[in-house]
Amino acid sequence: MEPIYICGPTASGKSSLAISIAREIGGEIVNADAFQLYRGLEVVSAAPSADELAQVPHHLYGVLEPTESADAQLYVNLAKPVISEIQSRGKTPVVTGGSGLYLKFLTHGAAPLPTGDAALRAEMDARPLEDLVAELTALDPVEASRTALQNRRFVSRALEICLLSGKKASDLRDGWEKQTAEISSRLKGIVICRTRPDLHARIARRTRSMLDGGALAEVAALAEISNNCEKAIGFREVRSLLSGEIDRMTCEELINAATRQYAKRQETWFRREEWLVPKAVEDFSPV
RNA sequence: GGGUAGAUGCCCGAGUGGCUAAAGGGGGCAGACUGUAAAUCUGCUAGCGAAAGCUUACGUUGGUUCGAAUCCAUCUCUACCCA
Repeated sequence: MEPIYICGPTASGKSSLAISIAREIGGEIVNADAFQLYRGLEVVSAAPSADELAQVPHHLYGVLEPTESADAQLYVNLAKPVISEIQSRGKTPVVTGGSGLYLKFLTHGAAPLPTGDAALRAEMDARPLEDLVAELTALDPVEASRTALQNRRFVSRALEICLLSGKKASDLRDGWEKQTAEISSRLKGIVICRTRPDLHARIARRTRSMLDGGALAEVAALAEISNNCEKAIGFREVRSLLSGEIDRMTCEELINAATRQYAKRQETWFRREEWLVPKAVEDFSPV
């Protein structure tokens, strides 16, 4: 059974759709959400509820400690065996999530690049951007010319590849994209589409229930553990709420705005995945 | 009732005679993105227009001026202070 991919922006109703599909076809759900991989982040990351988890087998939820760092390749390493295992039992993996890059790695593979190095990154973070740009330009002018040089992340990753591999990032990254069309033609998946007003209303509702439903306690518990989860939408905002910097209403508004912006980026990403079949939400029963 | 400060684009906010369709930020919209991705970055954001440009805009109404968001008067509203 080839996997089915259920994508869509945050709060679009992926989880419940995935559950109903999985029940229908005897499938099992595989997480494709970068933050739902983490244990202890269930509320903030809007992971499936205990009730939902009980309805159909779920995989790769809460499998990482908050202190562990992850990346797209690590995700693939986790997901591949799980998917094969499900298939070996004659079931269909229903891969569900909104992390576009992670999904892309899973479906289309990765270029042969070195894994990021925390120490090197810390070192680069301390240097001015112009510095990094200059070094990248010196080591690999081709890569520099096709990198958004205002984007510190992109510049330091390109430089990191050069430094860790001793080769040119441009050479290593070349050749990867050539077979995507062929791969895409074999993939089966949908992207959930909702109107903006609808999606925004759902986001607002979810933020409220998140804050009412244990987000404060969750963040309070995590605050001392690690910085790795700081990037999760809601984490920083709730922490500010806990410390009294902002009030509940402001917190809610900040989370809503950040979530809306994230959802917009997801829509942009999935729009480019031509193999995903857009499905207007009316095609499915609501949550 | 008296006094003071203020009213700027979707929101906050700068601007005290022409260089102002109006800084900056937020929000919104669009985009980029193969190992930090719920991250990071880019562009646009009064209306019409391909553009030149035209029109409408800085609480109200009127005035001064070649020219006003900027000066004067009036009124309305808001905040604070004194009664």
